[in-house]
Amino acid sequence: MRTSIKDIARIAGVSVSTVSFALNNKPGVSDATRLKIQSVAEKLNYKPSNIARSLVTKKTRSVGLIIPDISEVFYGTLAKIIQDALNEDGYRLILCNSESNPEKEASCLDLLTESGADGIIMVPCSINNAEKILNIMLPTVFLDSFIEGMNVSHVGIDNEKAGYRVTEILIGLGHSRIACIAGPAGFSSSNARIRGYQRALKGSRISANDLYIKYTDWTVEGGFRATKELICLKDTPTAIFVTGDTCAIGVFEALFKSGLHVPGDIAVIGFDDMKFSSFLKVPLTTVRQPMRDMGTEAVLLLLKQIAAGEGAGRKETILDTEIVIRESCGSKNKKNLLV
Amino acid sequence: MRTSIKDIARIAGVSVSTVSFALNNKPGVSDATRLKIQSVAEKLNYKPSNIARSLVTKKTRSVGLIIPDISEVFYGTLAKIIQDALNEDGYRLILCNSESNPEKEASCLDLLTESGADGIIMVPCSINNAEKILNIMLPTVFLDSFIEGMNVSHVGIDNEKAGYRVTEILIGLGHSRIACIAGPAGFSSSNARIRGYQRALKGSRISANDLYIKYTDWTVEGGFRATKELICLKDTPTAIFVTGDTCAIGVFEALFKSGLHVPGDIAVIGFDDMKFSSFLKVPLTTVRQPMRDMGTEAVLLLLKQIAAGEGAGRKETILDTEIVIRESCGSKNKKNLLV
DNA sequence: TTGTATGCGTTATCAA
DNA sequence: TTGATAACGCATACAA
Repeated sequence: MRTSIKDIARIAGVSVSTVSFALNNKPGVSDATRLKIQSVAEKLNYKPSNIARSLVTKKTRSVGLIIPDISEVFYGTLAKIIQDALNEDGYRLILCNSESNPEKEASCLDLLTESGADGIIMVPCSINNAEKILNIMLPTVFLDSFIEGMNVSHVGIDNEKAGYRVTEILIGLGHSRIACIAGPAGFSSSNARIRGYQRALKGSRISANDLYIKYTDWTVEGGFRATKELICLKDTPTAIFVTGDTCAIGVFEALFKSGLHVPGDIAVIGFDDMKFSSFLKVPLTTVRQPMRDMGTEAVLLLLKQIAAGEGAGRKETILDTEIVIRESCGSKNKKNLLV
Repeated sequence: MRTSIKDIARIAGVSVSTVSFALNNKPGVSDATRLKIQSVAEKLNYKPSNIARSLVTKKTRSVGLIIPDISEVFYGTLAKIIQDALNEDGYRLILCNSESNPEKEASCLDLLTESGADGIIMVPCSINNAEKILNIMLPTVFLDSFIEGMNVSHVGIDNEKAGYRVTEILIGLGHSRIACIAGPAGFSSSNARIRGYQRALKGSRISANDLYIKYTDWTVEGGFRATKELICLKDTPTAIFVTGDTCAIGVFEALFKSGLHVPGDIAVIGFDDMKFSSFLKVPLTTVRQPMRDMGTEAVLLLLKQIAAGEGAGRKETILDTEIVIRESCGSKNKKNLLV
């Protein structure tokens, strides 16, 4: 049996409500009894039950985080930042992996509502669960990706613009056969990057080639497979825009295995700027996302919504990115570009 | 107001206990009423409250995971594996980062007990909280590292042997000035690797040099700093054993910045075999840990303990590792070695 | 300043 | 096969 406030009340010779008041530092308890109660609680090694507390307060001080895959560095880093911000305010983190699968995403949503999460931060992997998200009536913030048209707060970057700028750089370096390896089709962030890529091509009157766009799962293996296919094309691309640095590792692997050199034979630009990106065999040019700001802002927004109850309006935060020029794109211009 | 079994009972015209029985698929309810209750529940979009359920059952079906830092690939990968295994059995994951800080580790422990976790899987970062771990009386499994002498289950690898074999390889390649970049001093896994390293030196009658052992925080930055210091030594080492691949990235950076070549000037062997390890500028020779087995075994052990209550005995599982030979150690022998 | 009583949503015991 | 009712540990409105 764990010790409860009842035990403390009995031993301290007071009522349970007094114990409750004293332990929660509420006014209306004499210093003498408060001290006594505290010492008894200490002695009994009392730990309040959040379960019981939540049942009456309707608040669990926990928030759910739904991401595709915690083992991917990008999401892991985001999770750590969110975790830290949350803990600072005394909130717990319940972790869920959607695996970029709408049905699993739905399960995550169910799990979180049943657990009584006070709010949800999620990277939506599809638009399938829009209705469910509305139905569960929980404060929610979309991170990185979002679902268009929904009245839900959202923090991210201008993916379209970033995709546009990356492609412009490649075009500026003389490339016209530019491929794009994107993430799963359900992510708005990935789709926006593709749109930017297409707009840049159009702007330079380069005819788009559908075969140059590959959808993967943002993993090393995915990048490897997509690149293998690109290499087999009749008009092999001379440049690849990969929308994730982890994925770019696989791109490199496929390229090197085929005896192709980067950037000599094929230029590569990634996305995210992970810790390893500058240490790959060829240092990777990439788009740096302000991950810390993204995470903390998402938490800020969510906690505000939780505090405000129904009354909190939707808010959208779009943060700036920066293109980090390294060797993989073949540019001699080492100056980074703000997007 | 969320809908409760009371609402269902009222609308279906039955008692709450019948609703509870029906919804939990317990025997003793006629098919007719069960169906009726289920349809009402469906219509009201009923989701059970795990909070209330937990208050009476004393089980939350959630387990806490305490790791140093979820943004480190090694722990992120472990977390994902654990999460999957847990979800398969209907358990939730509450994530905690200790940041290799004993005090934060203590906070994590407190947080988890207050949240009512049914059990804990943890990578202990120190021996400071041994007593606390005992006191909270929760089923616990140590993963990767453990605290010696404690009656707590543990799954990991033979770190001492791995450190020994790595050092032996380096010695076999002709090195005698071998440095070791270890993790924080609180991790038993890291310390065992150092012991193995020292034993191998001793076995070959190479005098140990204390200056050759560096403790870091297992990050890129940590590896960078440690290597910088090693390079400045009078007798610069000709080989470095880094006890983590992420850390090895920083080692490479420091080496390259100083104009040193790997493995020509300095041989490097890492630990973990992360996804990026074969894609670094110089493919990294490293010790592969059976991470999937480690994670699933930890979950298996924990759930068994949770099911068994007090009666479950301590169990220790030591899994096999493999040394993956790549270019960074300068060996022409590409055959991997089972440790 | 302190105590009594009630309820949160569920399970479980016992009676009908 | 079903229904009252107590209990879980806590917070809180109200009474003393």
